[in-house]
Amino acid sequence: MESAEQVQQSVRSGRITAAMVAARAGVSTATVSLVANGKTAGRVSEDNIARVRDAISELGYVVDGIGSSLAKGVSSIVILVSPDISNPFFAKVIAGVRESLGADYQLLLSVTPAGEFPQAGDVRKLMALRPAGLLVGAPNAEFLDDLSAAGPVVLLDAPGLEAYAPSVNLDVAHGARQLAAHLADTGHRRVAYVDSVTGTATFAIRRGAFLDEAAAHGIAVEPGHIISTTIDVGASAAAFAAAWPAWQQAGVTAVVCCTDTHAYGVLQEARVAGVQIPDELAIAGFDDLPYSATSNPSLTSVHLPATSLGLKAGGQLRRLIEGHRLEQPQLTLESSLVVRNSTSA
Amino acid sequence: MESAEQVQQSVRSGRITAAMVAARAGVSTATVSLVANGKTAGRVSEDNIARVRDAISELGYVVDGIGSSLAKGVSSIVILVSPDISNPFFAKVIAGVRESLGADYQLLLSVTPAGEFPQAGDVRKLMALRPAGLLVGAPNAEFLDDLSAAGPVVLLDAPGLEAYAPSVNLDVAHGARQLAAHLADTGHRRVAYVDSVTGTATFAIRRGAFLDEAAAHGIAVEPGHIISTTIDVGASAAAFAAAWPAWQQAGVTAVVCCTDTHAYGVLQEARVAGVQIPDELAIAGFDDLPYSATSNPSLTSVHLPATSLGLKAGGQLRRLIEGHRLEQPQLTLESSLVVRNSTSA
DNA sequence: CTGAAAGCGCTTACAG
DNA sequence: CTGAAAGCGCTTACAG
Repeated sequence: MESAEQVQQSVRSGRITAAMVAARAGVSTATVSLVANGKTAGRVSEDNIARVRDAISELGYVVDGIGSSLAKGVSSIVILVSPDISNPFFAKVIAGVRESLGADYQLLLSVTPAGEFPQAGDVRKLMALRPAGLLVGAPNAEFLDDLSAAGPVVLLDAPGLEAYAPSVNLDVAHGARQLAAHLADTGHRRVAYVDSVTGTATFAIRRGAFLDEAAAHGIAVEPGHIISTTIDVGASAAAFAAAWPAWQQAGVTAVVCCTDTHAYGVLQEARVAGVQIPDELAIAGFDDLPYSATSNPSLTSVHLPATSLGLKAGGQLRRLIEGHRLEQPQLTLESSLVVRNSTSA
Repeated sequence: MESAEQVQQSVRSGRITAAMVAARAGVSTATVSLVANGKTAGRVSEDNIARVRDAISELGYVVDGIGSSLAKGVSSIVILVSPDISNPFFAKVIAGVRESLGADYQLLLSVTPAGEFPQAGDVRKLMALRPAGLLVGAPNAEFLDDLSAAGPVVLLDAPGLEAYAPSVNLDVAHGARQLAAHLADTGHRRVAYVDSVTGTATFAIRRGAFLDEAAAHGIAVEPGHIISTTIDVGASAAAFAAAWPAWQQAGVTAVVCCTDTHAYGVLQEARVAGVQIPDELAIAGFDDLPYSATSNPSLTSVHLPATSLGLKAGGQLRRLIEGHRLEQPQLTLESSLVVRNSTSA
């Protein structure tokens, strides 16, 4: 039982506390806690369970997250950190994460300016929330070195970084190679590449796999024909506009972009410049965003399973948080090329 | 000073606590708290301030968010609730919110299945995190009635709901009227409308303003020519495919969609069906997403200032959280029509 | 099966 | 200007 004054005080604050539930049910707060957390097995009588349940629903009691977190040493918050969180690709990833995490965990997104990772100080502030777990999207080694997070971590789309933590990867190399082969088949011999400034592993692999396979097919991608911009339609459009005259002169007939968002910018600017697509210039991207089917022309893209990525990563993290071992700490999801009109009329 | 055992225990957990800082600086935890929170004015000697600062940086101390929140009664988390959070429109809103909130507050997104508001139970769980404030996007009255949140709240894009809380609105009606006038000018007399299933106020206003102005211009929008889907390219495409034969027979020559995302679906399906755009069918949307300039054909849309919406809303909330009064509790941002090829060849 | 008590890490009157 | 102490709301050994 709690003291009458204590209960009275909580009443005034408007917040329903465990003490109020305890007073109403005629038990201790310890019992309330046990019932509210479903830890009654062999520890609380049926009678008291019913009593407490009734009091909880009558009062509309919800366990206070802050008090609970402090006592447990960890909160129910899962933090998702990614340099690319406002890309529409991530909307689906987030939906997948949310679904697999269920109602017991809250999703906190670390939002940074496009393409940037949070600074060390930001991360520490996030850690001060004592997250139940951490999801890190498309990281680079440097960021992971700085991270030093205690507790469960799962990486998303982090090829080559499996040593740091369990991860769910996308086989972007496969799609990249398909794309190189497709361009070779359609007669391209000089190709430009628009990369991201992020410098994360997934982009390095996309580029590396594409360049390797391109070379194997006799396609030339000169160093001067590789540029980088943030993941932003406008930035990409501007960069392409600046580069195109030289590329055109050098005989470039195709541009591969590391994301569809980049590709939309190139598409936009190429159309403004009156470039014929795909006859004069073929364009392709990665991600296969929902808009790539309706762009003008529709965009050839390496399809990546975003929802599935979120679902799997959330599921793995949840297992980790709940103390299970992962049967498969490394998962890889398939990618594949979707050919549309921007490379093949 | 803290007891040696206490400090020793914290050392073992790996977490740097105020007690450890206090021990190192030779002061009490109260002084550490004052310094860490910048509340030293007239309360801590210069000498001790320097001592504590040194200890903080030497140890890498970060105030524990959970402990701090419990003591203060409120956390540094700002929750953003919106039925439409994975729409690319919201990516910019989120970026704006993040920027105006600054580094002192963490943004927690309540992610629900497309177009749905969180259930009452979900909201209560979020409230148990004791948020510093709440941002509610595109709400309906029912949700706000249920909400009963204590503490600062700012509504985004909530026309007609100004009575509930300070809000930042978009003058969607203005753009909607411009769109109706534009369609009338280009000769359309029978128009269909694709609405959202969400039933939120902003969509009701978009539709209402459009229908009113359309009627004033002699445009007929029959009740049977108004359909609703979730904010999803595929759902919208399917709904349009089902509706189009009847619309075509009835002489419909234009479709207005309540979001660009809906419009992309209509565009996609219309092209598959071989419908000539805009000659046979004009299509327009709301939001002016970045992809609307590159779609095929490019999409006429009512431009809404997403980044600015987030910036203003975050700014208002921050002022509220910090105890200031709002000089202008109601803000309205402009919208305007951007005409592109989907309505005008 | 049950409750009193300690403790999670911090902040804030309070007394000095 | 400073520190001891109470308190935020909960959970968890512990003793019974």
